[in-house]
Amino acid sequence: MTDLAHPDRLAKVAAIRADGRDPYPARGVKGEPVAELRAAAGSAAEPGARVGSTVTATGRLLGLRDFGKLIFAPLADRSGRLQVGLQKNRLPDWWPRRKELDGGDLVAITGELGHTQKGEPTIWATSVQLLAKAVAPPPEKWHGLTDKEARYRRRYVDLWASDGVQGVFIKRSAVLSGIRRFLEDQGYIEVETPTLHPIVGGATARPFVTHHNALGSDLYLRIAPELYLKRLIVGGLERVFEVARNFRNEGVSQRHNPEFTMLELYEAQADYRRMMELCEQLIEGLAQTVNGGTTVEYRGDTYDLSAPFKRQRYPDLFQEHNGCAFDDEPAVRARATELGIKEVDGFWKLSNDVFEETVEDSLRGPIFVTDYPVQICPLTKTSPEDERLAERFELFIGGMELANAFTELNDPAEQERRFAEQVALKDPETPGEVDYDYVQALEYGMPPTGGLGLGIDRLVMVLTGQDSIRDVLLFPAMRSLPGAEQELEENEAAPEEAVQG
RNA sequence: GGGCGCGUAGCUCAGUCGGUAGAGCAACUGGCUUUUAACCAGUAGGUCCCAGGUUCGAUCCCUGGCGCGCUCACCA
Repeated sequence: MTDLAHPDRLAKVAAIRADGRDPYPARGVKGEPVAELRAAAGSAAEPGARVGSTVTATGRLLGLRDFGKLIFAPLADRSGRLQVGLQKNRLPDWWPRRKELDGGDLVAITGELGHTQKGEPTIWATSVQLLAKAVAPPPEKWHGLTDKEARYRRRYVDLWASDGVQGVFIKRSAVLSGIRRFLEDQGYIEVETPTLHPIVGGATARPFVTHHNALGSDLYLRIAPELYLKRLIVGGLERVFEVARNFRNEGVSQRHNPEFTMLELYEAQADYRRMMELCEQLIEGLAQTVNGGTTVEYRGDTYDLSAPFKRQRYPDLFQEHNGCAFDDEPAVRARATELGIKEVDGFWKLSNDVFEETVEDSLRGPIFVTDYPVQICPLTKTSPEDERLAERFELFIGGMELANAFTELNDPAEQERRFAEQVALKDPETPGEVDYDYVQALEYGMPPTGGLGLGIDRLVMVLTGQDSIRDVLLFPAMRSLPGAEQELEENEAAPEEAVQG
């Protein structure tokens, strides 16, 4: 047991066992959601149809208010809360054991649906059944858990002790099912591609490295599913999507977690314009489904997520905010010096750094920034109208990048050349070798294709009004505590004993 | 990784200008059959994050470490 287990509560567990009863029975009890029971109770002035009938509910007792021969307690389940009233004269057999019950315990309550004198809907219990004893005490009833570290580390408490937390994750689930419904209606199929990659690719990011013992080779946790999904387009699946967990070995922040979820989709015979329409329709539809409207509050500002979103070209935005063209090298270099931006990976990266510094924060959105410099788009088709530009767009809301999409580069020779350029940079965030298998896939012919990547965590942040990505992740990345680290080392010391799949 | 801040009872927080600590809630005992942060009386509960240093004495001051938050950098 950990030191959170309370001696008094442990003593109650022992007493229940000594009495021949089970504090952790194997079988649950079927109850009705308390929100439905609350609705069925109506109000004291206008009692619902089921007032006076016998009902059963299960859930967690959040606190006990003991009046001697009457105890009130809120019972919480996933649907909400409903008060239960425990009275001596309705529970003559159970009453002597009432001290066995503590706040936080999981119970099944059967009783008569009714109201109190103050009109609170209440189950007047005729049966109390312990389903699982809580030996760790619940958090303080009024403040709850406010310490963010405790909330993230003990999400299993936060979820029922903090208002609104369950709601965020229920909405997140609605976002995912909404995405699946929307795309399946459009003829897409959901696929799963490898998470362990022999070659890093599909994005610019530092990977996590791991090792496969039997194969005797290092593998990388995927930073993006992109190259595998486009292989499927070569394979003729035509419309595919994956809800992909990606891993990037970079810093954590309010907007970054080392593992995050991205929707990636690819559609044959489509281009980036079609992807823009798909993207805005998807987001508008999700806002309607999840929030019942397209207006959202995020970081103190109001955003209208109804389609169509605003569109502005990258070259125009660059010119507007910097007074020079993005490819006017002397002027851009002068501007970079003025802003204190240093060159790391050549002029085009520098130019884009200037763009990000001067433009991105002002993009409240929702806005599509379109037509990026081709040099910073290694997987994107060059614009037929302007060879300096690539058919790519990014979606911004509240200064935050939510989506990235383009008309996919399908010329194998050009793809090989651009891969080689990336490898030549020898940057820890660019691929270390050319993915020839992917080039070969393109050699078989990939149809004209549009692709879209949408950050699910960030989208959920916008749709639920959460400022930090940690608040839309059930278990955000945290440093391991000293004790946990020790356990990890002990486990690693005996790998042969690891459980086999 | 850098900067700033925080770490005291199960939870939310006071406090000690350096003399080993308090409140409310939770728990326990007693009272109370209509509360909803119930109330009243009492009891118990702490390596004051860790390790060094200064000091007669450190929870407090200093140094280092650990953890978290915010922020900057990198990225989505």
